[in-house]
Amino acid sequence: VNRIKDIALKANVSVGTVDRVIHNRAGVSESTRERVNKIIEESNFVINPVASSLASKKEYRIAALTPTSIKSEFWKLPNEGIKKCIDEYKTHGFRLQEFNFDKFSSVSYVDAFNEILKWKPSAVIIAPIFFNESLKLTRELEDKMIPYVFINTEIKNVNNLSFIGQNSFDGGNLAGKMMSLMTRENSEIAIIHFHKIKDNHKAIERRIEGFTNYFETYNSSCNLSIHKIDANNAFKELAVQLDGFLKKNPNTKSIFVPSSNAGKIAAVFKKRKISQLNIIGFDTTSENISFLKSGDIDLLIGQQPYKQGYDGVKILVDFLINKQIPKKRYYSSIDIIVKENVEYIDV
Amino acid sequence: VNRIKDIALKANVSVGTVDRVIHNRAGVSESTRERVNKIIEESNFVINPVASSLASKKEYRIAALTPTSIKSEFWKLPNEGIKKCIDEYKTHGFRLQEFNFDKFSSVSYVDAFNEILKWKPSAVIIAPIFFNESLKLTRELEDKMIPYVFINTEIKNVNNLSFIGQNSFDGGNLAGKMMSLMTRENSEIAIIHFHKIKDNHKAIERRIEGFTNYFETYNSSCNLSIHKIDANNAFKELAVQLDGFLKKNPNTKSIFVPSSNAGKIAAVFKKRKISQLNIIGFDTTSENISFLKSGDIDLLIGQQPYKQGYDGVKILVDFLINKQIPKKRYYSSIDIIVKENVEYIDV
DNA sequence: CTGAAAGCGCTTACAG
DNA sequence: CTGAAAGCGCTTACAG
Repeated sequence: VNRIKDIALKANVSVGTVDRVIHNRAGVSESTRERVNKIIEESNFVINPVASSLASKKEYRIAALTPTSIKSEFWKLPNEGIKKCIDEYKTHGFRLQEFNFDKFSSVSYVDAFNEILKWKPSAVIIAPIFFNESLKLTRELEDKMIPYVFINTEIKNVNNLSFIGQNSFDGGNLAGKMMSLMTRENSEIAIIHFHKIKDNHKAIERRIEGFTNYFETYNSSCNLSIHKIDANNAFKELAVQLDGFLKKNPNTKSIFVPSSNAGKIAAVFKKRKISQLNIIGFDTTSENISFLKSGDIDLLIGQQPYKQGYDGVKILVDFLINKQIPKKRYYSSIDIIVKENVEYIDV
Repeated sequence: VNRIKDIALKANVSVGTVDRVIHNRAGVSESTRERVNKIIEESNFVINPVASSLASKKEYRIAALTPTSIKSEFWKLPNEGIKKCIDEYKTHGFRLQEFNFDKFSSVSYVDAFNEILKWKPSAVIIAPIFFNESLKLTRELEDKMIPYVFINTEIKNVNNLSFIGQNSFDGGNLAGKMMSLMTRENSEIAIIHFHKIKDNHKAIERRIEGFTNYFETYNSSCNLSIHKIDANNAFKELAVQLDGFLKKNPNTKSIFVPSSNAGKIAAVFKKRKISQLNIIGFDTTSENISFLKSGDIDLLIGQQPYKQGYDGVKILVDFLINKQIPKKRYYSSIDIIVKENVEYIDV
């Protein structure tokens, strides 16, 4: 047996005092604090978190700042992961408030952030899609001593507690490897980049760098070219652009889409009955998955977005309850997803 | 507020009675049982598991029957996953006893199983490597009403609570796809099968079927052949066999190893300075990983063995604590692992 | 600075 | 068949 009571007995103090020492609360003389701490260590005492949560009326208010899944289906899974983890720890006093923004509008991001500050959270989990805005707003969290973690997108040189997401360069590099396996020598490979969509710009640039790097490193005979598509992802607009692209680049054999929009492109090609192109894209949106299954997309790189949300909250839980200091960065896995294993992937 | 107390108040009974109803204990008249149940439903009451575990002195004794990691490194990860999950639920009364056996000895399996029966577990998690022995022994668990789950290896038509593991056929099929991407047309592809190692025989057969199926389905021009190697995996014995194999099959371009022994084979070829062969194998043993990194193995199919152990125990936890009925089968993901993403894989 | 007591939401004998 | 009371290992006012 090793309860607070046992420690108290050994130290000749009351359980209240032991509790104060354990939680570093004020009002204990230095001498007894030391004595109690020594006994705690010697006895290898660890607090019973179950009893602790039950007795404590503490509430942990977690705010989540993520894009709404309505405008961007990708975000459904991280949001679900966040909710699931909070749900598992609700008996420990965890409450979630979601603050969703439109990932195409930095204004909505700033608005949501300000709502969070008003709500006075204990900690926040953020998808910091907008770089400059985030720099300013995270500083306010720091002033108020509110810990925050980033998921999916990393901003460096700020005091986030942790980051969970993919290494974009290595994601692109892996896509490059898979592309080189799928494409013959001396092929034309096009990288199609929607440059009107500004969110997550850095990650996409890094994916392109990684992709290009693979072909350079292995001295490939393939010819890579970047094509900036001046369209959002509406079918009609996109079709016009892609028709133009194909006319100018009739020898294209393979297409790399460094964003989650591969499905949009596949839809156009399918309509045009063009099926001999190899397409590699990112992320398991339902559209991407369905084109992967039909064979119109050949391969997707996955990043387990559900897990990013779940793990982001879990890091906060462990930090708030057990004072566990997380690593500064946890990399998500870089999954290779093809028709043959898509039924089994982790989300 | 929605506590047992509140239900008791509404039903005009004591909390003790509500407790009896919740847990389906005897000693409640049918009429009050019905009344209380109705109020529980109407109030959407769910028990507080934290308070429940604290008050209850119940112990859940979990026995794990898995191969010792000493003789088979693969099993280190499942065993760690099992331990981790138990550790997370120790404050809920979970205790683990490991019963390890030598995966090359069915006798040690039966012995360990008998030890388990003596230990009187609440539930058991089993890697049922030996088919016939398992049939008989699981029946004894059923007689004693002890629930059990299988991990990694499935035995069908018995009353296991659940199974967590990979679909072997689809694992082999995926390996076939990746092989066909890596190998030129009209190549000789060898399937190397250690037929002296009898454990997990069925899974390996199914992987070979899946692999072969891929090439048949796509009408490949490659020529597949199965080579039964009459050796255990000791380097010297294996080298003799492989030398003979290469002499007889000098045009072999690619090798598929449907077991976790790809590294053993790669070691021989490396020694012989043969480096132009494509090798695809299974599982992320440290040997396999190191040859993957050095380029002597080209690709591995992973099955997240740590997660198999962890999830297997988690299923028992949810079943014993929350009476949650699991699915009969949970398929592990089928991961494609290459040099470029090996740093990021889930274990 | 320290202790005694009540309470968190359950479960478990025990009494009737 | 049912209830009252003690207790699980903590935390939280409150009193001194």
